[in-house]
Amino acid sequence: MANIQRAKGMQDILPEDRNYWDWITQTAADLARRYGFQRVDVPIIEDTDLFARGMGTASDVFVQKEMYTIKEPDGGSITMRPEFTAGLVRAYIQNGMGSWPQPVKLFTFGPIFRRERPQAGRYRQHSQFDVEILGETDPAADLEVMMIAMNLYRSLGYKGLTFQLNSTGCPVCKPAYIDALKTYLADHEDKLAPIDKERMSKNPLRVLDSKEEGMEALLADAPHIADHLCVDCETHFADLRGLLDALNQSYSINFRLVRGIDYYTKTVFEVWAEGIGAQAAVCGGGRYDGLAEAIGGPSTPGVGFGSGIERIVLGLKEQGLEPPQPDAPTVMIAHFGGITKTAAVQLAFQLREAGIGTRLAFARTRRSLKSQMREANKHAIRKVIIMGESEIEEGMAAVRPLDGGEQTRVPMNQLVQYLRDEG
RNA sequence: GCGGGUAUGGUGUAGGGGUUAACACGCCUGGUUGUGGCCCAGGAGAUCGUGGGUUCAAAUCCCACUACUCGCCCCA
Repeated sequence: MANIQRAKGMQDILPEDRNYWDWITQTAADLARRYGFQRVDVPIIEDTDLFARGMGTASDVFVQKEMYTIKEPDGGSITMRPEFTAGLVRAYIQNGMGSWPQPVKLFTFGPIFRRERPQAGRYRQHSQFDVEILGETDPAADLEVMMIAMNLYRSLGYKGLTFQLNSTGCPVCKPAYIDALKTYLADHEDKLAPIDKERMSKNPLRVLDSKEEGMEALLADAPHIADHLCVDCETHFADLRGLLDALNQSYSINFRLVRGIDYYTKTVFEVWAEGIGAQAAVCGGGRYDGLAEAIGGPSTPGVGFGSGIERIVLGLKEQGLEPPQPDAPTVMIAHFGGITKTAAVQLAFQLREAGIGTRLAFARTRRSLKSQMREANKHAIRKVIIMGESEIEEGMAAVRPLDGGEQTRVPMNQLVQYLRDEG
């Protein structure tokens, strides 16, 4: 048994961590609903085509190396979702949400799968909170999505939060910008690290977030997308900034923030927090007005973000933030086997029926009261109800408080009321 | 795909060639008949990641592999 273990990049969520998850998902769902978003769920598996389409030249790499794809006997190919957006847009199209009142505002949670080398906060299976607004081009929609993200981390108590904001242009203006960038980089090719030379030819925008030494200075003088936006993109970006200003929400324009995939348009943002290993981002999002068409549907604008739960947990721990503790029984029933056990079992279910969280001592044979008391102590029980022969005869329950105070006897028919009063 | 680090009971560690692998926490039992925490006494639990090699003798030295982990690449 020593060598049976989790598959690579998979995590067990144990009770202690699960408390963080409940806290995060509860907070996120409340927040999203307050903004008028509705919960949906989409399948974990979709046809491979859905994820492959629209990724352009990059799709080969993703499909072959980064996704969990299953070939079916009938020749089909299905893939475990590596992200939420494509599936949600597919659901929008397939279920005719285009004829619902627009826009459609959705959120969801669930696992996603990426076949990559695990790192801190990056696992092969990880879970995301995901929010999308479909069918709306108003920059205010971008704003709502962004503010859900920011306010989620704020509500959880995160410190050191910053918005990183950029516009990535659109098919009208992005190509010309990429050309300008390429030209600039080619002029300074001697200063580029090998990795960046490769990026320059494969995916020039990626050079912008290079971590190589000296790039800071070199890129400062590089063409910035902000100076190459078309009128539509420029207006959108300016409007969004104006709305953020109107909310007194600070942000940093980060011209190095990019999306390499074609269907991404206009707004791109991340929220960064202190800590969390090599990656500062707790979420990433943006506008993808080209996606619906790329997967074969009617042109539909969209904006959204996804945030990895594991990474949020990591950040919370690093910042010393702790989740509220879930309710656990504060009453336990001890017994001595035989008829006392029967009575104890009956009482336990009676109390639970009455809404009082109750722990029942398990024992196949007579078990020492000491052992049961020790158990109670380990589970933060405040009152142990001792069901012994004499108590049963007299119709009383012995109530032993563990947090100080005298042991008392309470008539069985008043026990529920007594426990409610005493908390 | 590339690089660094680590691998000893459930957890965290010690031990750096010599017969029963140590300690802490956790777990279980008991400290008189039915009373927890503290304390005390017992107990269970490890073929020292795997395989090979050196040696009279390997947890310890050597080689390989694997796993975990951190980072790079990629990042939807």
